[in-house]
Amino acid sequence: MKQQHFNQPIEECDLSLSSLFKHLTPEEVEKIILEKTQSSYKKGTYIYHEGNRITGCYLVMSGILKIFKTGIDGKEQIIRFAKPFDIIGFRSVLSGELACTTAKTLEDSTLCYIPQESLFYLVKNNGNFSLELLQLSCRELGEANEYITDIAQKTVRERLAEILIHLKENFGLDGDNVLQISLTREELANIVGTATESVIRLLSEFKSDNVIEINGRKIKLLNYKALVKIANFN
Amino acid sequence: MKQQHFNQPIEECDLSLSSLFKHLTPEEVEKIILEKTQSSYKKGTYIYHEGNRITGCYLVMSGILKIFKTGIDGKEQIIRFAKPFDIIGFRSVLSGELACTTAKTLEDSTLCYIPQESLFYLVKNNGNFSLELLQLSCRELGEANEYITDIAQKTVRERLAEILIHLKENFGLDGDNVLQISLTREELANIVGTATESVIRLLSEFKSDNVIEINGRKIKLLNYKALVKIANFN
DNA sequence: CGAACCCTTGAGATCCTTCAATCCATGTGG
DNA sequence: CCACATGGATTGAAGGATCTCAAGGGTTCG
Repeated sequence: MKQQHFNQPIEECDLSLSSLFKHLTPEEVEKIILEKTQSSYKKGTYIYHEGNRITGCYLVMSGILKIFKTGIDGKEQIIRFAKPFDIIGFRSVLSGELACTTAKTLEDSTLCYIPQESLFYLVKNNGNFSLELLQLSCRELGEANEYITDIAQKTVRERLAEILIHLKENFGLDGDNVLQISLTREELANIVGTATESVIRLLSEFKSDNVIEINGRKIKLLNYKALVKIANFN
Repeated sequence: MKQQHFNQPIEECDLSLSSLFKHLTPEEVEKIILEKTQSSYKKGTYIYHEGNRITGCYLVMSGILKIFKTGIDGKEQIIRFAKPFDIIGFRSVLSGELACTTAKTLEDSTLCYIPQESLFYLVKNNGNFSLELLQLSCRELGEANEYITDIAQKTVRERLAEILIHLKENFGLDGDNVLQISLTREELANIVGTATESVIRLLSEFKSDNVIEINGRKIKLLNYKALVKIANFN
């Protein structure tokens, strides 16, 4: 399992680290470097809000963000997370729609703002770039379809186990098998699509069954096989 | 409300009717016309299967298809429908992944097969086309996010009302306010993400409340306002 | 040392599913 | 033409998963 370190501040926004931007020509890189703006944000900062028009997208250089929609009674539904070298906000920019989600930092983060003009320029002039971006959005669409099916058909218990697996795959474990992302119970509930209390009860069950160990927000995976079994992949 | 007629067979595959293909240059149109293949399919035909590799995408010329994933115990989760001038299968082609859904005709349909080479050619060489396609997939992504939030947070009752509204918006009503798409109770359940019996019970409730009228698979909308209220848009 | 925030637990309510039985329309083979 | 099979629609009853509400405990931080 490869270790992942997200929190080192990155001095210069190195576009070649992003699988999306690494196909740019040197001239394009030059152009984008001039047009982008890199900024740091404290944990808990909103980057953009659902319903607002956004004027560009962001490349995550360090930190983690949650991307969510606000549903009934203000309850958040977390759609996905963004980690270094993920790009956020491009959906709304490209579709020309208002932001359909809100983005908020879960840790201190550094983002590289890319104005929409730059993005459109690349899409129109670099076939490889637009293909890459198209592939990215198509993959995200595939994941969204998966998510829909899971939420519609699986029990809360199964979904919670599945989310823990996803979190492991996306953010990794530290040397002690502890998930490298720290979420509140409420946030876990807002991914799974359930009540906070249900998450708490299910986590305790997993704990009694020796599948996980809990220490505050640290979740240690004790029995990955069991977790996979609970998740009931078909 | 504009009337929609889907069932007229179309003699020649006219690409200009599709918002996606209308931006092609005359040379590109010529090229695609040569490379595409138009075919008709009986109701109930599978166009492609989840898990298979597909070699091109399809432009719907006439008919309606359901696009679904197969979840737990083979239960279908309908992700969306496709109607004339919708394009299906492009997600898997572009992302290079296996099909993540199955496509099946709900009526006799005519489809225009466009091989992946043609699609890639257009994406790489026509910036407007790739932008248009990018916008399409971004819009679909937005809809998927919406769907996720709804399924995660709304009750079955609310979702069923919402689906009826969606069906009205996408397929229209006939002169007698009857939904222009005919679905089994099970299919309705597979959109909403619930049990068939629940759909039946809720439809009868809507009927007792004079919100709809039911005649077999014909669903007549009697009180649209009430339906919107039940759907509980926030 | 409050205040704010998060976590936990219990109890009751409720929504929804599951299972089982029946009905009905349609189609098919004898 | 009848008997039967098939697939969908319907209804009832029972059980279970999950939510809501309420209360209490712990931690952090100004």
